[in-house]
Amino acid sequence: MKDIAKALNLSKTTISMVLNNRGDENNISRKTQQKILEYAKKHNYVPNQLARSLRTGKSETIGLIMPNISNLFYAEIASYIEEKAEEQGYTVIFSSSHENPKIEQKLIRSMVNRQVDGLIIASTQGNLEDIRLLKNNNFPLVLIDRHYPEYSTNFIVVNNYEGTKNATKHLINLGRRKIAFISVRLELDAMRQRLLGYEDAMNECFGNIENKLIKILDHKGYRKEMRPILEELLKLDQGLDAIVFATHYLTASGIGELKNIGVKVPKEVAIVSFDEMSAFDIVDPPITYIMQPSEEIGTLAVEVLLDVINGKNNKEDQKVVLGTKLVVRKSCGT
Amino acid sequence: MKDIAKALNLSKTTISMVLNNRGDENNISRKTQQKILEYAKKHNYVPNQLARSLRTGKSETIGLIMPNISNLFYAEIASYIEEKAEEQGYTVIFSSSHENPKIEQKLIRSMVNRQVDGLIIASTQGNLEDIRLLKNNNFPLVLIDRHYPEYSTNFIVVNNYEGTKNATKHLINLGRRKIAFISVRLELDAMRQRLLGYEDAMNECFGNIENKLIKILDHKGYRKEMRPILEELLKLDQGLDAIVFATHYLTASGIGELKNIGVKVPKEVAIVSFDEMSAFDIVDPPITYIMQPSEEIGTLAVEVLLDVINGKNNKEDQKVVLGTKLVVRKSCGT
DNA sequence: CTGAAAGCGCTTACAG
DNA sequence: CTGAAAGCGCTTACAG
Repeated sequence: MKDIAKALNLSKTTISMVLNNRGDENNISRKTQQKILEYAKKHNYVPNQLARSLRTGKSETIGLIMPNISNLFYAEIASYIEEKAEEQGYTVIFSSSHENPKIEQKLIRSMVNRQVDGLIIASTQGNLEDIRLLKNNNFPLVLIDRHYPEYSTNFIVVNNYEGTKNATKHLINLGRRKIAFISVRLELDAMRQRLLGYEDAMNECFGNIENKLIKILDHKGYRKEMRPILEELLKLDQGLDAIVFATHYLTASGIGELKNIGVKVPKEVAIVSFDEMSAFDIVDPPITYIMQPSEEIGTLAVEVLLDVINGKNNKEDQKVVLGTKLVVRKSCGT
Repeated sequence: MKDIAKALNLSKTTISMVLNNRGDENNISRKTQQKILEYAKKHNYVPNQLARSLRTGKSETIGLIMPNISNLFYAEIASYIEEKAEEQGYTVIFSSSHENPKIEQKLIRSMVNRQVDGLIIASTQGNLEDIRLLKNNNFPLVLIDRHYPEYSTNFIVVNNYEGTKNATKHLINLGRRKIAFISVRLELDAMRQRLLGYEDAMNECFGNIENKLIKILDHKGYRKEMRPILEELLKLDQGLDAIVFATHYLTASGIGELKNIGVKVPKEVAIVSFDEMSAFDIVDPPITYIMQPSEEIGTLAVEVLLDVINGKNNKEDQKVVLGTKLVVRKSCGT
């Protein structure tokens, strides 16, 4: 910029105005504008966004922290977030916390250092300390997928409770009675809600819950545990006739093992999965699943965040709970 | 920082040195250091990375541009890139080009504005202009997955040719004869290489290639085209007995349609896929596929890029061609 | 052992 | 219509 100013014998002020399309607004003569624009183009002038950000206090960057961007569900959300942000002139920086609160903490701080204008976090839910800090400093923040039920923030989540409740009732309506629920040991509110939805559905229909139908596997060791657990369930007195899996990778592992054991799906055991996997429609039978609206989550997260950044709606926290959709395929029988 | 200086009656210089762990190096008394560190912690001092970057000319940020981050293959690579970069103190900003060279161009420029220290790009291969511009300006750059064969840059790609060649030969060794190749119309060198590998394998074994066994579907319309194409192939005089799919989504679509048509895999038609999908191991039969080393691609890309950024190895372009691995499952028969 | 000063590349109130 | 000057928050050569 200095070079342009020198070369054209104008001040940096003028150059800056013109290059930011404020030429007319500031009554810079058309001729001067023309000259500047031409020169800039010819010399391949590229503005330094860093310097501008330092001056304006806006980086036009948002930070995204997720447990794992290589999980399809999060990858999709990330993709929508990036798309929407880009559309609004924002850039996204991202990192994965790998379900580790310490890493999450480190990432939050590093992104704040980098002066992101706001953060979108699918939290480990083990880092209330930093979330609180951010909020106390009025730092623009939207939680997605997971939120802290005991602490108010902006969030976009899904109605996990309704999701499994509807799915379980769907199975019951199709005549299934011994419905197991297989979940994973993660201290996430979402997981509690999914269990609760299942329990309430069972309770409402049968007046009780059989605890031996509920299995919680280890977050990492679930692959090994899957087969013995299934065999145990299959040995129950009246015979298992359906399973609700609390998340997609459990389903993937589960249907593999059911196949190995030789159980017919859905004839003997019907299956419903929370969450989708890209190939649930090519397995045989195709899997019935509870679909989460990843596009909506991503898009809304950006909208809410930008509203906060731009000073709209920042009195009350925006709490959005989106509905899920049961996508019925053959795996749940008829 | 100014505040700290004022409060402690020290200069910004001293503060800066201490906060960057250069206290000892600069002979700042231990007592002063202690005081500064304590004060900074107590007042929650957060350095402004933007200002530092502006001053040092290093943003410690790398830009990542991919066709589509919600594609599992790219999501995985992105995840490894982020991990490796984070490990080295770098942050990653990313965007998707959606196979559109114009968008790619826009993204490259926007990332350069943001002063990224380097770029990792899985290019649309329709934007040689900007790639050339970057290189002429000695801008640190690594291409991944796709490169411009006619133009030298750093790149990390996979040996697509060997991949399909080996896979095709594997099928031939298992006694298959009428092997079709189904690909997609994308002007990518990778796709040409995959076709070539198939053709050479066929040629070497049978002395000729049957063009009617090669089908190229539309990038967007492949779902619709799949069934008629398959039916056409199945009607061939001597009968189709195997298919090599050039990419994972074609495989997914293909096995769905084969099931609909009622073709038995692998008994009637054996299948091999280039690239993996998370559920290729839970479909029945599990799919044999050509595995790409996504971790290595991601990790190497960051390594090569950082070497260039740090002034090592920047005389010659690093050209890395990684091998693929054929993961044999039941879909290709025995 | 510590500080004053310059400067990274911008933007913006103010002046004329 | 255009410019001089201050300042965003840092780092770094230089001086003492």
